[in-house]
Amino acid sequence: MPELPDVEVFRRRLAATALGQPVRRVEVPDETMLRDTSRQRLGRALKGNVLVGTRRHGKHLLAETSGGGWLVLHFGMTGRLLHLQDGEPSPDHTRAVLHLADGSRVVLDDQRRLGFVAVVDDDEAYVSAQDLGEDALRLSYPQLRDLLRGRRGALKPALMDQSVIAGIGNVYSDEILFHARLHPRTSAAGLDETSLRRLHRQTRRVLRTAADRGADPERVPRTWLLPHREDGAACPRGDGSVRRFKMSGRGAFYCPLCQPG
DNA sequence: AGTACCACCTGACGGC
DNA sequence: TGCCGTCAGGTGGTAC
Repeated sequence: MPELPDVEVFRRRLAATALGQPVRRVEVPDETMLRDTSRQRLGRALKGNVLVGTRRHGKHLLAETSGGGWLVLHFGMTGRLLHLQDGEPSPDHTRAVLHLADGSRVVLDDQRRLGFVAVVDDDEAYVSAQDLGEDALRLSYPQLRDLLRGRRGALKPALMDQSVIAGIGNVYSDEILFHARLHPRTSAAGLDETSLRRLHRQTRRVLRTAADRGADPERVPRTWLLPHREDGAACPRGDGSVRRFKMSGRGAFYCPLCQPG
């Protein structure tokens, strides 16, 4: 689930509900969710402080605290960030909870525990250390063009490589390629300018639109691939049918008629 | 450099 | 009902 649009939804939720409020208490029932961070460090960074700002880089969500540190959240494959009112029950796989002064709380739920929580001193240093490429929504056309020209392999794995572009995962790489009418195996370096322009434009449009619709497969346009990710499903845009195949070990979906190659 | 495969972890689902 | 393989939207390591 959590690719750039999902994480952007979480960021907006965190910003809308938690900024400016003192954090009363922090719970992390499962310490293995903490990355390079002790419970004590997490508590020191948050308790009694307020979150003063949020930012997102790719699939990483960061929140600055009034103490000067940064809270980092990553959502793995099954993570989500919820805001619950006092009295609302926490979900089954709650991994971290920030109790806020108004009685509400921010909850990280993550069934498979592939996400993590961390505290770092500096956001820029963190992003650099993670070897993340430019965020997919801040990537200019010349940046995208130059990145892809320097690649040897196929387009889909290039889009998903977080050190090249940060934020695109398996589902949205398929969605972007569908709208850009490019086959997932298209050579990244071999694109002409028309295709590159289309790819850049569709990358921005798909990710922004998805985030604005809550990254909810039920709410994206019916003409998108996302609600039709099933081998043999009718292409939502033409006479073709959706095909599934394995690429870099994961299921890739595309329409052979819309995306020749 | 790119790719294939495995591991991490937990669960859902289908076949027998 | 139980067992087994397969699959799942992320990432990181290893081996070609």
